[in-house]
Amino acid sequence: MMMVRKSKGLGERHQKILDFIQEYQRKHKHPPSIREIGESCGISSTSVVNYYLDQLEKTGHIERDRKISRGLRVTGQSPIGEMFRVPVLGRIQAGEPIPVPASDFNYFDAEESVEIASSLMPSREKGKQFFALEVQGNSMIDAMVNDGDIVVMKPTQDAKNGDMVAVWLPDKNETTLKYFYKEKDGFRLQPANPTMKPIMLKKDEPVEIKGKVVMVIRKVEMMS
Amino acid sequence: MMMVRKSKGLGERHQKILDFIQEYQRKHKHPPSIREIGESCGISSTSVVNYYLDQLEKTGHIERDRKISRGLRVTGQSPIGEMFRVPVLGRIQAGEPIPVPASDFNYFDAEESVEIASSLMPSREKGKQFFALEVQGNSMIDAMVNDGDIVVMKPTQDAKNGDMVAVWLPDKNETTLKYFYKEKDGFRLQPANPTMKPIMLKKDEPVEIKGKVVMVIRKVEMMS
DNA sequence: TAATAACATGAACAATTGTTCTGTGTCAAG
DNA sequence: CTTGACACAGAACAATTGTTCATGTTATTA
Repeated sequence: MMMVRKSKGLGERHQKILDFIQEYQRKHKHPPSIREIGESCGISSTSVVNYYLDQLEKTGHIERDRKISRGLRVTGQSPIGEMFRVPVLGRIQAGEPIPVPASDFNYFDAEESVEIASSLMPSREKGKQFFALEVQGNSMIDAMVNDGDIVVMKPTQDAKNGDMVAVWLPDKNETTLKYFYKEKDGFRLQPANPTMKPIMLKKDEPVEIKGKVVMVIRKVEMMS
Repeated sequence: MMMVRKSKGLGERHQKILDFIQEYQRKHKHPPSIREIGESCGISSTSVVNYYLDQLEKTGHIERDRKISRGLRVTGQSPIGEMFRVPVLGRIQAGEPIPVPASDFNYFDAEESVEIASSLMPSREKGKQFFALEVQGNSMIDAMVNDGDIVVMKPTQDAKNGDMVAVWLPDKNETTLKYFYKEKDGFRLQPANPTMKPIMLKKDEPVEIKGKVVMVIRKVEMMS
């Protein structure tokens, strides 16, 4: 029997082995053994599998812990980081107060939750400190936030200049998302949409900051 | 030597073993062996580790693939779903064509990538079929997409009514994100922002659909 | 107090699994 | 044609690793 030799890149067998390792890991939650790889890829000899594994390691496609049973993993593909669960506490809409987590808050209060990749989060903080709200209606449109969007927030009472915050305006009886700036005579609440004008507030006008916006996620439903 | 016996729940050793397995798995990407567990938890005998492992399995804290080296995993901890990597192919901005994946596309073309939780994706399709673009400038503001946002797209040439698509308008020499609708005499490109007016196109006017928008992610930087 | 179950140890054993060595056939370059 | 790199097979070997057993200790309970 003879095999076609590829001059460059991964051969058919390299790819097959690579795919199998990933699939096996995904399914069994632990890496396959050399013999299992051989069996599934039609390789009768463990030495041949080891032969290919060596090449895949040299080319950087996998990593190996020699001498350790099933001590191999695919690199590049699975440096997939961690993710954490952020509870969706409720909806946010103009004219209604924002639901915020209580001190004795636990995850079971949440109607549902969204999973966020840690790599997307700007800070290293734990997921427990965040919560999310689903935006209802178009009232947040000046914050470039649409109906159905998920806003992930970090609960806090005070904000620094430039933070996007969720605020409750008791005077106007209104909830809104704005960029926060401290001015000499009060506060400026700047919409994210540059075509819209800011809200200026005097020092004595009441504002309740509920949290800083950390991320906005918009899922676009596809009808296909 | 004597040990304090807990009447209910996990004993100190159970917890220690459980923690170690998780930590080891996270660090090495593969489960530990019985002897490694024993060593780290101050247990000299493999049978004792096996003893505790049996209990942890009975109480549902771990799963075991007997007879398979390092065939154990903690349950409950990883009900967190999967995620996949979407390559960020480039930037999208008005006045420039959209970079789209070629047929021989591979991940290394991407400058970087973002990780998305599968649970956030509307379809079950594989991650390979998606790509992402970073929005530059405020030209997409009428699609409720801001400077710096990440748009995740599915490459396609045709769109159905209601899809949000990335289109290239050769006439105007412009790239834009709009909702797509087919009308009797041509196409209507509807901005997501309801305060803005749609673009009407005759049948003979050229449009190039580059892909459907699946998700928009906005990372808000926090200065704290 | 005796019995019993839970807790603990160490060693021997057997299965799993990675490593290595010898050998075969193909293909391309000298 | 010879040489050598490459792809592959098979088998023997050694290390890793899970299982079992025989035995001892501690706490609870009858």
